[in-house]
Amino acid sequence: MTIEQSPITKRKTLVLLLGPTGVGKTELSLRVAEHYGCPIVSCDSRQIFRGIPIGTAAPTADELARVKHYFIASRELEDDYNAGQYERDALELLEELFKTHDVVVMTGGSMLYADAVCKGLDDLPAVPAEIREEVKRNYEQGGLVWLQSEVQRLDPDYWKIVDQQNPARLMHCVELSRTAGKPYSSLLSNSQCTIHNSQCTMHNAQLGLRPFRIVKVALDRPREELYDRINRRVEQMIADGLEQEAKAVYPKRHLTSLQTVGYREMFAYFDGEYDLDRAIELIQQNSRHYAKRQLTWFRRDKEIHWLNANNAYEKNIHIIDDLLGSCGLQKED
RNA sequence: GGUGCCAUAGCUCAGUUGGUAGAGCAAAGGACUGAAAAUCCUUGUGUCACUGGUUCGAUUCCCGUUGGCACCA
Repeated sequence: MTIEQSPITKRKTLVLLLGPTGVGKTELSLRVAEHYGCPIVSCDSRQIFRGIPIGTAAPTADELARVKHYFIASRELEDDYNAGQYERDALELLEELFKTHDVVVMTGGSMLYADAVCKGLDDLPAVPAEIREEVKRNYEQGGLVWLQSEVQRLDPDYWKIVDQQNPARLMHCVELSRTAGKPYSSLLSNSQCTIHNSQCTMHNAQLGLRPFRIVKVALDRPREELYDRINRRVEQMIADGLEQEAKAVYPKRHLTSLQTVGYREMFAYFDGEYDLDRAIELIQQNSRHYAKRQLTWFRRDKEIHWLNANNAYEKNIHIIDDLLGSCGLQKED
């Protein structure tokens, strides 16, 4: 990556603001960005798509007018987008932004995207559509049993460490092993050491993986409160026209970009699988499940400084200020 | 008012021919290297409504009470 050779110094700082869906990241990120006079880089795998702002709780026009945002509605639903692409796009953008800013705020809840920016993913070849479809067809015919035996055959090392019940993982391994002509695990720099394992994290920090500092903060609030906010936000989405928005993209419902909470449930409702009330209930429930998964991921990341979402904005901004200050002092010597 | 049915996990229910109980959903915890708002794994103790009786032993049988439902007046 060209950014490695760039003249950006370690004094450039990325403030990464994480947190579960519905916790209140958007408003805090705006305040923090206004405080530092910097833009916001979104780290959200769904808000990046055009056409689905309501269901993805993307920043509103007013919010977008307050602070310059990147990666909001910047891709088409049809675009094949993923964490690897995001890593490249984000690093390129940050290199540019750091030319004119000492601090940049990145915010969002897409855990893998955030880790891709902080620690990097291994370079993997793009899987040709033919291989993807062939593997999919084989899986549909042979089921999980076929997938399992195929992984054992193609990549016995990976088989030892994968989640053997997880078709998505197994399929990915088969696709990449076939594409590369060698075991998937051989493409990984450290297959024993998962991407955000705490030891690796330390290692990466010492190596100075990125040419800028990263200060990670995450917002949290009592679970009951979080769930209540999520439930109410879904009601608000409906009031704001989620149904019409979902109807508009319904013809594209098979796209990966629309495998998203809020849309899948609406599509099933359109198909007559259940009524609107049930769809709303399921959207709320699946959003809660998503928030829980995000928290599980963030909890394991020991670099994260946790902020209470009930604090006054000034207080949280002050805490972030202190974090930048103390990190800066350490880096000075 | 009378008769019948029901009362078991947060919810919907199953079950124990009397030896203190189990499913689905909800919920909780976890995993995660290009679909990640995806995908997957693990976890079920609850005064078996309350009171009394029969019994070695009752959530299970019997009396009564309370609450709910249905039908008859």
